[in-house]
Amino acid sequence: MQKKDTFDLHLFLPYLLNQAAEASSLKFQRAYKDRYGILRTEWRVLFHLGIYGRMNAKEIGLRARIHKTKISRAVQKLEQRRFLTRDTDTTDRRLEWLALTPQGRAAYDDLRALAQRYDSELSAALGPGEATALRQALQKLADMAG
Amino acid sequence: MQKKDTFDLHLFLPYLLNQAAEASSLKFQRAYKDRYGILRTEWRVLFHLGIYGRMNAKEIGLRARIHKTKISRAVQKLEQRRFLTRDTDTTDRRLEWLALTPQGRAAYDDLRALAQRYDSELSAALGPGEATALRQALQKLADMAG
DNA sequence: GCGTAATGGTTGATTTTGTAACTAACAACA
DNA sequence: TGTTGTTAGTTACAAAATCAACCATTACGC
Repeated sequence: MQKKDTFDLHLFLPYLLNQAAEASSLKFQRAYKDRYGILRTEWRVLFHLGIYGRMNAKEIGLRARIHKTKISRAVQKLEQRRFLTRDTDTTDRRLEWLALTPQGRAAYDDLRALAQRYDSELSAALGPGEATALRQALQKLADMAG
Repeated sequence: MQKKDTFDLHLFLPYLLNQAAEASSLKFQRAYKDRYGILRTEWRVLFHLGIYGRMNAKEIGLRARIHKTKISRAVQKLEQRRFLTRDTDTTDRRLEWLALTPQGRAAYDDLRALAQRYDSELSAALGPGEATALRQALQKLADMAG
């Protein structure tokens, strides 16, 4: 090391957020990958359908801030795995309603339970007040327009 | 929407962290992309060299938790853009010392100033105490092994 | 109605990433 | 030495993300 500099990269919020996000996602990522062979976008779609019930691709994209091509491909894969069914809307044939199959719901239930356990672990590691404050701060950041 | 569920995806830390990380990175991402045509790994390497001075790929990878293949490719691109030079160690010819060129340092200085401004914006939006608490919590999470 | 724009969703070409295998150089120890 | 194991970094190939162009359908203006 030759030159020094005062900027601390590890305090730069976008960087720090990314590091924390990656570290905290690792375990869960391994779980959905190993158990069901799915990717990040795929578990997100799965969860949206599990939580909110029947939705279309557009709605999921808006809620989760995922681009429509990613959703389209995730839906294809989840359909191949028989985790969801598609159903064209009768009055507007552009719309496709997505819903979980029993298999899809089973996978969701399993992963949701895991997510809840894992989230509790993380909260416990932080301490109760700190975890709540963290969530609030993160919500604020997430809601900011780019 | 048909079925309801009690799990709140938007409170699940790994998900929330990702959303916050992406939202908060958007502006900065556009800047380094538009101004210098570089990618995430590339600005990270640039910053590590700008902050810590001469380093090798291994050290950068350890500090930033980036896989060596990603570093290798980022270094190639930064070298093509004349942002850094490589220098094989004389006593251990496996090692390559990386250092910024004046061009690379100029780019770093520019982006660092931007990062600082942007970080201040984010901190201000959160409030002073909250920003500090957030950084501490994120550090804790980032330091956890997967 | 009819032409044009907008919408939901898909596809294709290109870029980027991930995984594993690889080279070259050094280390350890018989 | 010489064999074996490590280490720093690269490369090759497959998987995935990105971006633009693209259907089919519906909405809007006239």
